[in-house]
Amino acid sequence: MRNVLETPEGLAERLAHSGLRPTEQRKVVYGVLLKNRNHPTADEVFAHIRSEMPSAAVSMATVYNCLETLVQCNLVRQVNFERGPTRYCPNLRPHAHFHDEATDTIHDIELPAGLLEQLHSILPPGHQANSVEIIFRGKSGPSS
Amino acid sequence: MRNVLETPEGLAERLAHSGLRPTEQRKVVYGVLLKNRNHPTADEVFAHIRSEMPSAAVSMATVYNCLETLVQCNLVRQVNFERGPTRYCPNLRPHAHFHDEATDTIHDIELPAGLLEQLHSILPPGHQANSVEIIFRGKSGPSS
DNA sequence: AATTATCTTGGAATGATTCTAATCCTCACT
DNA sequence: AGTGAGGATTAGAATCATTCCAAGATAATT
Repeated sequence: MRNVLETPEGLAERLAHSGLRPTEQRKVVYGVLLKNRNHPTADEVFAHIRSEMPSAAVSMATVYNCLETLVQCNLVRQVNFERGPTRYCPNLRPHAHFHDEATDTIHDIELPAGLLEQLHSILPPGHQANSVEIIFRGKSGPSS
Repeated sequence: MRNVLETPEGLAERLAHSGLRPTEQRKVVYGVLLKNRNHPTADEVFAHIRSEMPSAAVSMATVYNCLETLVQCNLVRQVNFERGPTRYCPNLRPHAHFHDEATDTIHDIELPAGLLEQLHSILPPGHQANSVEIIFRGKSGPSS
């Protein structure tokens, strides 16, 4: 079941909520992320727009700006692996990431109920975490 | 109980094992990491050497080279937060990191027995992870 | 001592991202 | 329709961490 926010429609509403405009560029960038769920980099989003919808004129600077805006509006999360380029992910539900080193691809791992709570519980007294990030590294078989 | 490798003595042995020399610079850099367990960046290691041991002539390029070498020899781990500069950590035992956003400091969180195994067990079939990284973000109280 | 391999180094190059300052839209109000 | 204000987009410069490079220093081996 996909979150209601993860739709092109949610975008305008969410932007308006921050006093921002649902411009063509923002729609295009968000659309690419929704359709293309392999955690693309800014570069990849840019290339994707260039090749698949050459009519849409979007500059690199704008791709960065739009992605930043989407992150601010909590429509998109950014994920970093090592010092590689930042990747963008429209899956807002808590999840872990699996980085397949063989193919250099990333995909989401759903978390069983209670896992996050359990993780928080390992923190020593006085620690107040507002987010946890879990990254697996390895190889995922052909069955994936 | 500190791992036997986490000593200046372990360095020469471990380097020799890879056919590398225990140079002055490598000893200095490793020494800084051992004494300075707050996950310093390359820049911070460099500054530390400059101020605390001005006699040791070590260039920035060499700091990077030495850190890289130590990582290759499994004497040191590198840790990244967002896209900030890479940080270095001589704690080789599995542990999580807590990033205190108020003070922008990082510290290690020990993992209870079995947690890593449990985390691996949430992976869908066909996934073979060879490492897991856990990063908490938040603030740690004064008691820390 | 000569040869060879390893190390260190300053500075140039790289790559992702951010900044800047100019231009472009869009909308409300005349 | 015309104007003005603020938001949005853009090309290109600037930044920052890191890597690369080519040269010189150091140490080990012959």
